[in-house]
Amino acid sequence: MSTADSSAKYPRAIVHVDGDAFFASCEITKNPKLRGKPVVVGGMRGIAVALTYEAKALGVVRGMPVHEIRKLCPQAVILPGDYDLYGIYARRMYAIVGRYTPLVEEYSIDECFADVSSGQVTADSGQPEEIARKIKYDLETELGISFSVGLATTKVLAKVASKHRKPSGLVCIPTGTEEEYLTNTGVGKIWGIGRATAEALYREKVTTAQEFVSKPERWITENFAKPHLMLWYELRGISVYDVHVGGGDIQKSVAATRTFRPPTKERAVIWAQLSKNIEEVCRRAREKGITGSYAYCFLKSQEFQYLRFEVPLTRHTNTPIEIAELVRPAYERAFRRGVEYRATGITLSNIRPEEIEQQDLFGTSRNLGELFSTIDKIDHKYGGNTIHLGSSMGAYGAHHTRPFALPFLGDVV
DNA sequence: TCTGGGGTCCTAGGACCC
DNA sequence: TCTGGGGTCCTAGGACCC
Repeated sequence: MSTADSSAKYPRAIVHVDGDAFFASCEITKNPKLRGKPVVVGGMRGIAVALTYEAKALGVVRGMPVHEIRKLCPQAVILPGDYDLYGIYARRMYAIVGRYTPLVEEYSIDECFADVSSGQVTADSGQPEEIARKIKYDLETELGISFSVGLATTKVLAKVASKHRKPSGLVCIPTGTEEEYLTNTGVGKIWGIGRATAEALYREKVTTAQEFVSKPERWITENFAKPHLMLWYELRGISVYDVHVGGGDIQKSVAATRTFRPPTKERAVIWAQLSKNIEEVCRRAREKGITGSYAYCFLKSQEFQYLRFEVPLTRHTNTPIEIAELVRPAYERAFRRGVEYRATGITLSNIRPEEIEQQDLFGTSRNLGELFSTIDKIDHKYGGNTIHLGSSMGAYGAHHTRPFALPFLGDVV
């Protein structure tokens, strides 16, 4: 087929790659004896975050509590997550796709987009459908994990394609053949349409992606917002979303939120939880080598109402003692008595890379920076979270709390 | 769904200004 | 000012994703 043919079929050629049951698949490559078994990767608070098709067949679903899974199928292999391992596989996935085109968007740990339009691909890669097939083959043979691959003229259609035949599907949607795929796609399954918009569409008797794109443009603009119009274009084969190369390298915020048990009205207990989140968010910021100068905090009530407050930080920082000191008064002002809370969280934003040179050479900030880098080393050596702010004490179990004093930190647990 | 955690982006409407 | 109109900026919070 000539290049002219292929650009008629694919004015833009966008591939979407999606790892099947990715975390569980990674676990199986680490331990091949698990192949063919119902494998479940557990996450926070003991719920399933990934599962093999064997586990799905037994009725296990994402989000199911581990104790329920054990009851439902005692033969299930339940593993804790190994996120370092998944990250390694993700990087290999990106690298394999990157052989065919430099335009690879590292969308998430188990997904990526690639622009394989002619003129973008490396010289000997072939036509789009051939490239999509090769990418899938390389991924599966080199990583030992199955992937679902979609090829279409836009990102949203490529997503439709990769979802269409899971697991291990290869679906190509050349221009002009969209209709049958859209007819088989529920409007709520479209990437970018969530529960709220899906319900609004159902009220208008729009239930499939095909019905959505059949509506006139005016109907979309009058009843919905800009992102939905973008989806309408994309689903009609008009590309408006670019493949963002290396877009993930400038992170805009870093967060730590935690639900705790039991829920409580106690001011001090809730502060201890928030304080623990402050420590956690700072630990992660230091790990990434970034600082922030603005903190968004929230308390979540039992009724899922959010009490929010924000705190400008006097400078860019990633040290918990500094942030806790500024957040504390704001917390005291925002706190409402008599409300039962179940979670707290903090998001650090206005992100900037950590300065190698501390700005304040004579004040405490330099010492704090050094102190926390030392703490990070201790945590690394002893398996993390060995040293805490005294204010977080209540948020950790009572068993390992023997406070001692450190300069600048006050009581440390 | 008796409801986790980490992110990003968009927008309605208030604040503010002339 | 018991008042009009119009524009821009900002932010709280909604919606969505994995």
